[in-house]
Amino acid sequence: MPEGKKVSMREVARLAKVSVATVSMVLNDNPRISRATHMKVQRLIDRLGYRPNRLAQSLSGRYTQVLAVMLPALRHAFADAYFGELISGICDRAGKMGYKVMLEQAKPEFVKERQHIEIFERRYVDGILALGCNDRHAWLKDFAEGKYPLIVVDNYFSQWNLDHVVCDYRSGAEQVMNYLLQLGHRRIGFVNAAQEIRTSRDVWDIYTSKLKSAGVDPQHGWVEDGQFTEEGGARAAQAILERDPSVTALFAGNDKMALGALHYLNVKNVNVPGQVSVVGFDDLRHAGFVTPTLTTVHLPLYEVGAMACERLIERVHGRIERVAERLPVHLVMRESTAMAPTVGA
Amino acid sequence: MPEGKKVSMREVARLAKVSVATVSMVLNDNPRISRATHMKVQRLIDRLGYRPNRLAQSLSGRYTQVLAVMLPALRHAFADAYFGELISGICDRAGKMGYKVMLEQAKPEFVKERQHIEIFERRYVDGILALGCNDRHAWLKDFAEGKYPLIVVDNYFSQWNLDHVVCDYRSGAEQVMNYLLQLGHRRIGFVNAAQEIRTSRDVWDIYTSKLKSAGVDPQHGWVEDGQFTEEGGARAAQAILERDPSVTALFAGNDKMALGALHYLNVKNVNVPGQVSVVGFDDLRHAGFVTPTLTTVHLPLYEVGAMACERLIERVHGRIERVAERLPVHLVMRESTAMAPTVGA
DNA sequence: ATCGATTGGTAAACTGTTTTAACAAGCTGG
DNA sequence: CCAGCTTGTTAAAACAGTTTACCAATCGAT
Repeated sequence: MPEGKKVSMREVARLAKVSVATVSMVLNDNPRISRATHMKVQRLIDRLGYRPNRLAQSLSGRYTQVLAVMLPALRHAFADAYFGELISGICDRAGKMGYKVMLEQAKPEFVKERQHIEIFERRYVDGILALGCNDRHAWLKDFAEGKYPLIVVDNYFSQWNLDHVVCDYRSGAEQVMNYLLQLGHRRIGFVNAAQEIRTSRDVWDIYTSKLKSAGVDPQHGWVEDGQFTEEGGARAAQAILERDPSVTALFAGNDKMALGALHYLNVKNVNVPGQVSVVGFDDLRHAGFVTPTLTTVHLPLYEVGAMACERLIERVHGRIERVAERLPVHLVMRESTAMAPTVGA
Repeated sequence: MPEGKKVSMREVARLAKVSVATVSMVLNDNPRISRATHMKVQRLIDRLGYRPNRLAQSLSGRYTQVLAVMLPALRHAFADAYFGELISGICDRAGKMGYKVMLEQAKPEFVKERQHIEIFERRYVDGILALGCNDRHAWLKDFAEGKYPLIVVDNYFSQWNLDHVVCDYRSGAEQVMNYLLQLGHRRIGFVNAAQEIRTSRDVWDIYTSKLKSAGVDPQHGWVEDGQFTEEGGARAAQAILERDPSVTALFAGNDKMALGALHYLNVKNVNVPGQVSVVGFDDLRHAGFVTPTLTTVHLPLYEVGAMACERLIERVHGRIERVAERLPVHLVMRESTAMAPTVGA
């Protein structure tokens, strides 16, 4: 069936005794083609196993049918379940909508060479999904004018006018704080994440305001940066508890830091949740497979990725309205949290 | 500096008062162009901010400068640190060599529609890196003839003649078994992974033969499938220990299953490594952040990905010899292993 | 002075599509 | 009976480069 040499549209046209324009129109289901001709050509296409060259298609057409996923320049960025969930959602949705997905990393030289613009100018892609971005990523402002479509995934910016699809971090933080306060915790530590990320600042914000509205004066010493990593989370837990051993709960900005904290407490023989409760943020797959299992906020990352992808494709095809979606999150109560130990017990 | 409208090669040629052929040759550093002309044209290119359209370049040239990474059709396939490490290595190396990376998933419909061939015929990519493949992936045999370049990453096949870059799983398994035997373990359980993966069979093979050469008769009940997941690992550990409570060590085919097993043992208050030692395989990032930290085999997955990528590009550019690389691995001793408890103690 | 080689450059063909304007044939209405 | 409208098809232009064959000018050697 499939011919030895690759067959082109000209070849199909020649054998079908029609023009290439006709073959092209058959391929694109143009209604100007008669039923009979359509059938004849289609049959030949199937028999020859003809597949249109998409380089030529994109060259003459308006779209490349390719999207870029831009990841931060962290070493081993892909080996991260957080990004993995987002990318899963993106790829699945893109595939369903006939799009291909290309991977890029926003390394310093990438941005310096203005490759984030170049991939549009050279027609590699139709749009960008920006993952893991923060306030220091100044290259994002090149997309504020809207010349090239870009959607910020799971973060947002007030300084630049950018499309975004994001989880409702504020609501998640509220749920955590309400829950901890309800369990009687008052001296709550906070393992902070990068301050240049807007959603992280939102969470800190809620942490502080919720404490205050519960009549607690948030101590400086209760907060420590954990750099988003297990190591950082462990160190932060140590720092907080050494500064104030009376802290009864730790709220971490993401699961990895929470797991690091958990590990540190286990090593130090601090009972979780008996002496200290721990809460994470993300609900990574293995948060349910540590001891004790981790109470955390479930983020619909797969859905965030999928929706961002869909909105981006809409933008590519002419959507005018800004994209600004916020997806609901919910607290998952597991074993790492319990009533605060009674004072003096 | 950058013009409002996009500038083409013709435009550059017109302004430089040379032919497009000359501009093309300047761009490709063709030595037929004189120093003076080269300078003149290059300066204009820089001033205009001209960037060649790579669709046109690929259309007339031989290469697309794009590689596909083919992932298995697991739900949330990307949210896996194992694949993440491989992809990190691939992307970094591809970027350095001027290649872009495209993501694909080998879902049933993808293969049924022969899209794995179509991405070549339609000129989406120059080559494929196949991750997470197994004996049931019959589509791989379409690449045995070598018409389109494909490299199997971290697995290999004897039934099909395919290029591959793989970790030395046999050596890793030997190191584990030697170590466990040396610690005095004899009743060693094995949390198996998919039997359709050649490297997994290799590990099982070594497990059995090493036991035998130590004079131990491998019991049927000591082996249980863990499906590569935490849940599966936990269930497998339970099954093995319920069948034979005298087992003193568990060897898992990957870290996720080992962590599942560890979790199960923690929950059951079985002391690790006091009563049961646990060994994994992969050395994922967070294997060092569980309690106790996991003894495991470190696989150079980042390097495997990078090397596979490099070899694939060589193949694309005409390399004739088969690719069959095997990278060394080593045991990382942490806290989850110890001397076997003395009998009757 | 003339032949042959070398150097630097160009016109034109080629890659494989989409799209537009034009056009022939058939049909309808006045 | 013919102007005007559909309907179906096509030639040709456009997309934006690379590559090849050829050509003019210069140079060295006889």
